[in-house]
Amino acid sequence: MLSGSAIEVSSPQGRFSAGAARLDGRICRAVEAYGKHLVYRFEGGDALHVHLGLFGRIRKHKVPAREPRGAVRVRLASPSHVVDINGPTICEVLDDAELLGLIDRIGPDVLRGDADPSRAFDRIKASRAPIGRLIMDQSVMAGIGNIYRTEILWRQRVHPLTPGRTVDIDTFNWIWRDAAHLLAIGVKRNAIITVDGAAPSRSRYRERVNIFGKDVCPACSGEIARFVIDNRRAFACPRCQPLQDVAGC
DNA sequence: TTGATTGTTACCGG
DNA sequence: TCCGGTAACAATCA
Repeated sequence: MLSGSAIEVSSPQGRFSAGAARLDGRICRAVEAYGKHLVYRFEGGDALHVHLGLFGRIRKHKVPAREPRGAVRVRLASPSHVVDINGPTICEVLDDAELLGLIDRIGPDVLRGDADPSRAFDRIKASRAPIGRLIMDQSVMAGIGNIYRTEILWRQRVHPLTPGRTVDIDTFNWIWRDAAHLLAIGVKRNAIITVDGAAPSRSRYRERVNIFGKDVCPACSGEIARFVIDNRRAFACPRCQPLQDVAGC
């Protein structure tokens, strides 16, 4: 719905506004996602690159639009609606060369049909870093966040601390396929749902998950182990996801 | 009012 | 080079 929108700058003091002014009044021709990065392509070149981070929000309003609330960095305006982008981690204008650089450093996106999973597997196979770190590294493969990391590895019975180099191709393929499956559900339902057959919760903040934030494994009733990877909470069931002895690898 | 948090990046040191 | 740790930033809710 944003395609064909003109853009206007709405918060002149905002720290991103100087760059966004370059797009003022121009027509947005396409919106694309590369992993968690949003790219709004504009007529005549240039793109608005947005990453919402932990807290960013995109809100749509009918015209006449209200005054921007909070840290609105950019407002996209069409004749019938406006879209405010609040609190993004990244909000910048890229020229065509910079956009190519961005796309190049983002790993294959599990939701994109043109993604090449072998690029991700090559990185994983070459690394001693834990698989829980690697699948959330957006330069290795793009799209997985902290909750999906925990949930996908639990579903595939892979311990998050398993070194990447010890993950075989079959296991990787199952991880990739499950990620694509779960993220597609997330897009469709607009909620993180990793329990097969679960419905979106009425409450926005209660995800339908198996072990993330939980104490007991739904499969074996064992206690869920809690630890930290990359300063982010991580969870695993020691019984369902045994950490293989990899000494000598 | 405070703290935690679905994320990324830059920087530093081993 | 690779890896692990820290800090800064931001909005929202319990």
